Amino acid sequence: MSHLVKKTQDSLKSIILNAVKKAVAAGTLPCDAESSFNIEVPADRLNGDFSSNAALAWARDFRMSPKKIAQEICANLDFEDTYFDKAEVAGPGFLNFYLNQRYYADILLDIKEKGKNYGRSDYGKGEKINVEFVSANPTGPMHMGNARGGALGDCLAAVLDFAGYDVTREFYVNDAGNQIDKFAMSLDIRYQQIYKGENFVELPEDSYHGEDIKECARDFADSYGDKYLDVDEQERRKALVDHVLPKNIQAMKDNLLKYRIEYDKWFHESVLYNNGELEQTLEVMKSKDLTYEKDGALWYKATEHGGEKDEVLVRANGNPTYFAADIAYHRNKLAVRKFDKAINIWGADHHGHVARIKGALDAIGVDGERLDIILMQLVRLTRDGEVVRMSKRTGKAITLTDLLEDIPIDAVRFLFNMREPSSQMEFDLDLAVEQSAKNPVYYCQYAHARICSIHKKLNSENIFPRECTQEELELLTMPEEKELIRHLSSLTDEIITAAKNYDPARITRYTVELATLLHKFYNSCRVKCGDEPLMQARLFLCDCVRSTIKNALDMFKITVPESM
RNA sequence: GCGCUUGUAGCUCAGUAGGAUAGAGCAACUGCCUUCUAAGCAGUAGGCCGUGGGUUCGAAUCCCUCCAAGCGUGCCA
Repeated sequence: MSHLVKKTQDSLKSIILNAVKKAVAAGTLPCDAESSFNIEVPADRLNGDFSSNAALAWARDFRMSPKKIAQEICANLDFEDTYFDKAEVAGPGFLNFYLNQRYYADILLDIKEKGKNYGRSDYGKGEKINVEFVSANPTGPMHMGNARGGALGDCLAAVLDFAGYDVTREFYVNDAGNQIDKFAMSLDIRYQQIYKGENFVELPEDSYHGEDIKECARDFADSYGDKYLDVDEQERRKALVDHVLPKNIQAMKDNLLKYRIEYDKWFHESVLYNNGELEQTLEVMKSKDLTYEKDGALWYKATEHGGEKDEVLVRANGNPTYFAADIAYHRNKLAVRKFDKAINIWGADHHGHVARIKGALDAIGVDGERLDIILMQLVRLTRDGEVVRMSKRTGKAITLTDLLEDIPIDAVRFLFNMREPSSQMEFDLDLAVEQSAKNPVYYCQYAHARICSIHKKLNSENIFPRECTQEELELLTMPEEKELIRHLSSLTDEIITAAKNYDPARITRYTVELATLLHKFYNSCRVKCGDEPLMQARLFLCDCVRSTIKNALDMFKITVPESM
């Protein structure tokens, strides 16, 4: 799936090199160029549609001033049968190139032909990527922090998919290990308190104190009454967990679905305990002499593999640590299920874990480079100018459900993808709700609705869009029209760059810019203008803008209303 | 203490694998609807790119110093 922009840029390189050859033959340049040079899109349109730093890059090779070199190249350019019609030397020696109208017409025809596939490419063809995100602890409800990770992960996966990768969206369910034991204990105590009073047993410091635990215990009691009070503690706790955990997991699925996130795979940590992979992983580590025993626990010699200190793998009480399970889990992703790449989205508070897990993977012979961790700064919520602490302890966490009830999902998904993950964002709840009508997402949706409105209006006057010829599309010569087309043309590259950099925020910014250009066009060029071919060409352009906005927002599962 | 991340307009952020005069949005101010949606457009104002040095034709961008903020440094996850 070649795309026009790339092809045009590549052709420009050979056009320049040919000019150099001609100049060398004519004796006006000393020798062929060696240093590499770039074709770029200048920030300022006054500097052309494409520019090249070739002359600057070759100043040393040629022992000539960049400006002189640029003039020589310029004089020898041959634009016969290309999309260019002129070039200029500017500034210290930049070569600026200007596209002809045929290029703009062909861009539009290309967009129209690709339709809803416009923006897709095969850049990542053949590569299997696993994107794991949210992976909230099933011991309680999801909170605001998970909202950012959810929007980020889902949209990153979408971007990778559009760029041609084979993407799997995955949720890691921590349904085993220590925290489940604590969860069971907390539930058990709350359950007993229902019948024996709050003072009967006290909740230890390191248990879950949230209100949600009480509700879960109450729910269990509603189903089974007090019949578990007298059974063996282990059996009672197992019954509690078996009852509550699936419900919690289902609640997370429901919530995420409301948030328009659908996973391909819910991977349960317990699987690693049951299928022997955790055990195997520990055996591999032992056999590679990566472990030792101390104080009754099994330790990993992390310090010998770039770590700051050694880490416990199996506690003295026999329970494996989260770290041990995590090694087994990533070994599963990369070595068992054979993903070429695994991307994890983690809260920045887990950053200390990054080097450890990669180092451990390297140590067991799985290339840690294949694991990419995106650290996302946690969202700091403020309300009435004060920071809202999200503590699970106090049970005051703002849940994902609360958030989705307050702020439209389109807005949340868009907003969380406006900034790079590494930015520490402050999120004023009141402002987010209050300003929702001014949210950039509405600005983009409005552009789409406006175009639909033009169509409706013209339809009511019995004017309908028709196919346009290349010649007709070449009538779009206003600066606002050309800007718009140029921006339309960059979607595919934008998606590829977003995929390369793991930065879906590029797409929201792209869409805002597209909306801006549409609004500018709308204010300076009337579609219904009395000139039939021009009107049809503008309708064609509008249609391309509409489908491009739709493709971009569809990709992020954000709705595109036809009227607002 | 050590480690990771971040410092760009009053606020929230861009700045594309050094490039041409550092850009948007919000907030403020001034204009534009008898003509396809004013949820829009045009304009004004606002900056020692945290500090100090270095690298080169050229640095917000790369290297080092320092300052500030957030987080981490559990037999928690």
